[in-house]
Amino acid sequence: MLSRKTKYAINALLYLARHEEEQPISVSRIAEQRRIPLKFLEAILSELKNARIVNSRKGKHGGYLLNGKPEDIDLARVVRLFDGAIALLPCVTHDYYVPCEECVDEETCGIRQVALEIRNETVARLKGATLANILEREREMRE
Amino acid sequence: MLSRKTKYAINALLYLARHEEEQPISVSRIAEQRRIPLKFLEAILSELKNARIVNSRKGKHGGYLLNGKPEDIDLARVVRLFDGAIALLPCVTHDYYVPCEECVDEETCGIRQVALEIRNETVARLKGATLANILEREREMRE
DNA sequence: CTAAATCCTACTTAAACGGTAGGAAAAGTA
DNA sequence: TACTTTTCCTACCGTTTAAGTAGGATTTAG
Repeated sequence: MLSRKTKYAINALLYLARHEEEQPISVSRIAEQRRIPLKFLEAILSELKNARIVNSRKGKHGGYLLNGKPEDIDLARVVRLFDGAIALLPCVTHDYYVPCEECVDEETCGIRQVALEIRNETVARLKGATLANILEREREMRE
Repeated sequence: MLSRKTKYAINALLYLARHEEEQPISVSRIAEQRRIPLKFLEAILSELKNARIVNSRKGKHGGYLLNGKPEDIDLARVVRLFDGAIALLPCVTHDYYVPCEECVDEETCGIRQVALEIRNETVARLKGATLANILEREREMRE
């Protein structure tokens, strides 16, 4: 399951994408519109900024902006940022190899292969799910 | 990520499947062989029994037995038992529909569709991963 | 009767989740 | 300069979950 934090982050990013021309948009506006606790959303956007997924502008009329086009920001990045690795097992993660501590004989571990296949498919789909792609789907659904 | 509990459960079940003809097998034997804390494994096997994935025999020479053939026990059941729903969002789970609390307009929620596709693929692969299937893969790998 | 096993209830300890509180710093505006 | 609106930063907090542990009751074979 995705954490609330991740879901809030995705919703905030979608809001920015939906109102691209009105950027920068303040945290309080997003918090109100999407019913996200203000202070929590502040922390979330701060993390998104550190990860260079959004930019910010301080002071009056400040707020947040997408760092890049909606078609270049995908859910795999967001999920990894907040929930960590996508894989079911640490030994099949993307970035860096970490063995399963409880694995007795990794050489011939049958569940590793299944986990790897699932990871590959999941990541591919999450990468395909860019902000632009999601908005497109929503537009199609409205008919 | 799968919890340790789930991984221990899978490993215990695979052990039973690998030594089918020696059943029933005691918790202490599995715990030793697979390096799982004894008391913890006791609790795990008890849950597996409640879920009718294994059977047990009490008293001396007692122990646990698979309830069914290795080709009929798949990882989807085990993962669901210990880690709960497989889906990324509560609103696309298998058994019973639960809305995302933070969802503002579910009707046209673009990430729901992605989550649903991922769930379907993941569940299909986990169902394909039966104990027999995993042992078969391991046998192939050993060459 | 005893040893070996499952079964059952309760407890613990640490980390993660989902926030909240309070204010400092920056920037535009009067 | 002063004020307001914003981001930014540090710290804290309550609840739940993960990963076990402890101790003993019950069952069964020999």
